[in-house]
Amino acid sequence: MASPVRIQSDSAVLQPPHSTGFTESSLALLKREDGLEMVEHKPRLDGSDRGHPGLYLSCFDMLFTEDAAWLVRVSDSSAPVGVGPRLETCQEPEQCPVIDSPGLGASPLSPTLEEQVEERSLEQVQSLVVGEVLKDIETACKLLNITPDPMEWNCGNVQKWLLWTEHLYRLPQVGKAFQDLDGKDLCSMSEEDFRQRSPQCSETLHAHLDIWKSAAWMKERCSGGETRMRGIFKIEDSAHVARLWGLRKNRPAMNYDKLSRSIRQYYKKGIIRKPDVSQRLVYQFVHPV
DNA sequence: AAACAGGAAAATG
DNA sequence: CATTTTCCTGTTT
Repeated sequence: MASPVRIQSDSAVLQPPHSTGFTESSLALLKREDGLEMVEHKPRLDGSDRGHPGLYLSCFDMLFTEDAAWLVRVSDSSAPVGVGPRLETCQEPEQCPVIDSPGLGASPLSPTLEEQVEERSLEQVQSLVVGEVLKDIETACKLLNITPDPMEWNCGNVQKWLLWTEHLYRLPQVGKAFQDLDGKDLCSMSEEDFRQRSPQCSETLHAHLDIWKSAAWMKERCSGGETRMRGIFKIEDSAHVARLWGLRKNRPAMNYDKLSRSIRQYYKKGIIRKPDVSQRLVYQFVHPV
């Protein structure tokens, strides 16, 4: 039997948008890789679908669980060789446009082209950079045995961090100037305060502390809220998906043309969009800000 | 030839 | 009433 939908993300957890029939579950449920189970879910309801054969048991099950709490997990190993992660990960940062923070000085090249490329790549670059930064911080923390949040540091931790940063960026050693400060003190210091203690590398140190502070802030925000997800998915068999969709909505005349029109209706509402690199039959759930 | 994009209007709950 | 389906015209892949 064919596989109607292929999920391209590694995992997804999402609340169904209220009163929206077309939830991620509605699609996710439809896909299963040939030999391997790709989608599993934990239904909280009574299954009245015992008669169906294995493959679409879960599908039909999910078809009637719209309002129930649900969870979709897709195992990593089942990611298709073809498309998959390439859609979400930019492996060639060299190719991305340079995005300088405050110090601009950008050259006035062809604006339209540059804007286009920039817009398309901004998101990827952003997540790439954030990911790298978080990774670096994590390794540093492991190595130094300190917490990622500077606010929690004691004086010893502060010294460790200073030493590490100095080493990493070949700065002169200024640890003594910050000897009796703990993390809280350090975080409350302005750049001017830094300069007073250490004229040489105050800028760099303060900037790096800022990065750590933002990372900790971000981490708290993200983990406190709902988990991030993308749910990029590809409809493998449009006719089949449409048939199932019609089945679920009691609309025997449903076809992909009409189903896709419904999907397009969600563009406006910011629920679904086409991925950055548009591909036929590939859609993407908009990750909540 | 199929997928895509939306406008418009009917149907649906 | 908002949402979804139906039907449509035209464009893109």
